[in-house]
Amino acid sequence: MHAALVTPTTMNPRRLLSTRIRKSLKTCGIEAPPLVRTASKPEFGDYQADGIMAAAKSLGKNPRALAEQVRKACLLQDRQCDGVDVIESVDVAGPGFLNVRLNDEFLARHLEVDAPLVEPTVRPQTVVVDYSSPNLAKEMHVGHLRSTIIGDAAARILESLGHRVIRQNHVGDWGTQFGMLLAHLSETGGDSRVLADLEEFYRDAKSRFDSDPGFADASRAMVVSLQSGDETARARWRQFIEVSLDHCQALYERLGTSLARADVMAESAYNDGLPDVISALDGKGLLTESEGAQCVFLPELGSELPVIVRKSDGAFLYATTDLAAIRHRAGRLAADRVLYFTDSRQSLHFRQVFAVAAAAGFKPPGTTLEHMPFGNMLGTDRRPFRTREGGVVKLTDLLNEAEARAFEEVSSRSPGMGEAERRAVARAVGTGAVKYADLSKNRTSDYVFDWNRMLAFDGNTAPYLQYAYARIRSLFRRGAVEPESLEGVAHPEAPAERALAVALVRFEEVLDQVAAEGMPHLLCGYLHDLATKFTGFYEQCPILGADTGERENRLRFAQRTARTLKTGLELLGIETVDRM
RNA sequence: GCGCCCGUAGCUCAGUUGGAUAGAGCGUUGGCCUCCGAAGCCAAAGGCCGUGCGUUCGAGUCGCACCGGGCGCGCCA
Repeated sequence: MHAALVTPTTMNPRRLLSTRIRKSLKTCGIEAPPLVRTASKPEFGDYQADGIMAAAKSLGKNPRALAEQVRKACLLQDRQCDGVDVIESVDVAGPGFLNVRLNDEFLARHLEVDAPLVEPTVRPQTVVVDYSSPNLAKEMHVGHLRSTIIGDAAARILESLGHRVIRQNHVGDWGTQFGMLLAHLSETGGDSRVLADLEEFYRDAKSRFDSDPGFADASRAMVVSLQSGDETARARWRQFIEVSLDHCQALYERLGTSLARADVMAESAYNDGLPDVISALDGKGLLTESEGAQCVFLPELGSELPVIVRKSDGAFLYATTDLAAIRHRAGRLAADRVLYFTDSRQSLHFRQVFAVAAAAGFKPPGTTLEHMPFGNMLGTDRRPFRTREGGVVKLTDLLNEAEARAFEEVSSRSPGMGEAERRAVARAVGTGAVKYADLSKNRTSDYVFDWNRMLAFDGNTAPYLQYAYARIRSLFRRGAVEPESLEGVAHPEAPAERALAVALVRFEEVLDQVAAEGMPHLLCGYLHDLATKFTGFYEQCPILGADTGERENRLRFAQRTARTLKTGLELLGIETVDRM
């Protein structure tokens, strides 16, 4: 690992120990994963390796004896990294655990106040992240929150690790429902002002479509005009899309997501490539006609389950568009990974599309297509989430409410603060709370939407992290210390300092895991743990009143923590404030 | 009918890929502001990890069956 020698600033302790113990196992003639993880209890040390027992089992050896052997090999190895010992001690425990305690000098070495928190990877990849992707026919509601902010966090984290990220907002701007909307827009005179409330506009169009056969016919005719490139239909369509995209963009900015208009790659953008997808599939001999439709049947998908790529009336479908998108992403965009953040209902769809893409050679074997599904939002009754009226909660309304509550809160807590600042704080705290409530949950499971929980400011929430950060800023203000004036390393002395140090050096390790699995809730859990460790340190170790040397050292811990919290929250798309 | 996901404290959720005595937050009960910010801290109570078999040194995690919930399965996206 030469990179580690050149830049001793950041690191992934788990990976480092994993490499070492794997090597030790090899010395004992064993090829097995060491399964290193953080210690399940602080008494055990900082990290533990659980892989020895499994290895012993498959070899018919005594696990404790083998663990002892590996321990010795581990201690015989060159134990240094960047000129200091990595490991303080390795112990065999229980049926064959290996407990590792990191060396304090090593910890300090990686806790330089002003050093970068993350080191760019030596193997950067091109990663396409497909997220948000709302349907432009409707206004964005709470259901769009998950894809948008989980995908955004994943994109930022991948970037922070040095990967090349290409955001793709695969908005739905094509399909039969647009005929209905455009027909309605024509009849109301084509004045954009009627689009001020997209939700209402959609409802009106829908009810007319359902009740008025003449209007329904006009809608279908509109689809035909649109798809055949009729100029006036196109102009209306563009007008509608424009208004809808502006609405989305305004919300993205309010949410603090990094999506830009340039990241929009709408479904319609793939229209011209669709016939070619069909002929390519045909060329590979993958097409089968079934009940008038063009289908692909693959054994790995269950031979009787078709992937329909062209309807019997000649029109293309969702699957066709996604296949065209894969060609574009794997080809022109040269993606190594393509990540799809969509809800789990589309799992089968993606399994099918990915399988067809692989069979058709639409992507090189090295390119991975990964669906990162998330569960649905349920109401407190465990049924799919709806308002009392049976509708959806608009994202705008949720954020308005969050900011209003946060404004009230900050006004009562900090009455002396000017109104402009209170507004800014309310914005950071309110939207932060909403985003964190969503981000902190494992994305794969369904989750319950609850106003009060989503707008909570106590406990494991964004405001808790923001508060910890603001307290550190306050510390520096009160002590009249410029954070930039600090230099050197934070050296753990007191137990609370050491616990904080071990948490601090894990930052990159957590980011690596989030990047691999697309699970930002791991970062939330980490930041909460870090803030808790900091609070413990803050309670137990007086900072400003300490003697010069100790004071400097503790300020370094505080500063390093502030930077980690701020960076971590930024990666989640959550703002920090200097006071609140 | 077939398939996918899920059932963990009163509530909302973690649980690092099979490891040690299952953890947080909210809520409840009790304590802490002459002390660097109480959006905080400390402590207590709270569990047959849906149920039952099985796999093995070891199961919340893996397999099978059942119960309960969500979702998906040929021309919507």
